[in-house]
Amino acid sequence: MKILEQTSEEIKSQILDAAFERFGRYGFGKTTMAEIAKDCDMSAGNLYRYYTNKKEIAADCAGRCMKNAEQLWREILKQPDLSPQNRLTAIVLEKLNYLHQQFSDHPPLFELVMYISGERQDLVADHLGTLQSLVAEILAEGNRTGDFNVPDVLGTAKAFLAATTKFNTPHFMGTFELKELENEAREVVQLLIQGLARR
Amino acid sequence: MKILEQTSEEIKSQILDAAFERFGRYGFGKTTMAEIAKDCDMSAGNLYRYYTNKKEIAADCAGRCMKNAEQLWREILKQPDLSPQNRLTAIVLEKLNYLHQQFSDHPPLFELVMYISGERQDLVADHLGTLQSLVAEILAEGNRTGDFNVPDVLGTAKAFLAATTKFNTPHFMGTFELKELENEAREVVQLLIQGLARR
DNA sequence: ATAATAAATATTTTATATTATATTTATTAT
DNA sequence: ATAATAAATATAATATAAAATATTTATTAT
Repeated sequence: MKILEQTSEEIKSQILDAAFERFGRYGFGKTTMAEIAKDCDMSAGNLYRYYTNKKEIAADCAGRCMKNAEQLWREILKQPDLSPQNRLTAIVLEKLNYLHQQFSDHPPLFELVMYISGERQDLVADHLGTLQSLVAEILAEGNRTGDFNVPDVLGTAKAFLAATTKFNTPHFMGTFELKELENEAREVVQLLIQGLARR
Repeated sequence: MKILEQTSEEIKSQILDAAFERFGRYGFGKTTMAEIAKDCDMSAGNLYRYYTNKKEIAADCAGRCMKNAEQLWREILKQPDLSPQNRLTAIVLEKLNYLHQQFSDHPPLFELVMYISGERQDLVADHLGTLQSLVAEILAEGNRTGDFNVPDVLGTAKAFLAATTKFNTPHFMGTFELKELENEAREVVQLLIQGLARR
């Protein structure tokens, strides 16, 4: 039995940690496989036993980011004593803050995101699908509590996401100030929530 | 008196026509000042009597596009017998169709837009300001007719624009199908309109 | 057999020279 | 004087060679 040895998954995770650190500090293009390998005390060639290529490492990094963002939303969904309205506001502001923070702390990540957005649209689509189902949960909750009256929960969740694109998409983080985006986000969600209100 | 001569403005307009045609067909980068000049039967150097440089020509092209889009909205504002709700829907769909058409007919224009978005953010900001005031007019009309109850017309107009960013921004035209965007746009505006309804 | 490395090869990036183009200036025509 | 051009120059794009890096393969160790 291997006790002190690392499992394959643990090694992959170690590689991802090292890669993410470098991608965030120096960018995807300026990070070499040799450097990632060195950080893990292995040879460059050995990386290929765990990842088929550099793009897959990048994809996994992006995937981790997206999973993080999804987890933040799940935490908000788990919070008790939060109205559906406040949950919707919270998830939008949370994601906006997460994104803006990420890119102001680690500007080179923008390159990674642009790259993966182009190369792996499937990952982005999956992520949006997950977000949609999380929004749908909040809408369904709102229907139960009587706060909302949403016949098509999934369709409306999709529309909600579309309407909050500006606060949910890396593209705009570089162009606008966080404070301005936060204010706009609050007003947009306010409008949408009024639209959801039972009358 | 000059009767058969062109005025300076007419010449600028001729230059813009030629440039726009080439930018749309071959892209900003692949279009040379010499080519634009030849289309106008003049020397390359002479272009500089009318535009300080190539960037200014591009900026004027982008400006013309934005003015076109604004004009489309004004036509919709002028239409009689259209509810404020339908006006809002119409402007969003009109802009979306205009953008998508533009870029599917002339893909190289995307390069121009990216260039100007980066180099002349002031132009984009002005355009958005104009759009905001046009939306505000519709909201104010809605207040008058009793269809809406919007205390802060300008602020809400801004929020409306933010919420329809996905259908108003060149960036997304390449990523999504027109039909899908149209459906999403309709649903988003529907949500927003319900939010605006008097209750 | 599994895991890793080091060496070999294929790709990509970078640096550099060359060319093309943007812009300015000098010159000519009206 | 104004308008235009052609020639001159500055800048940017392109092609090419060199170097660096990604990926594969052969080899070694466990």
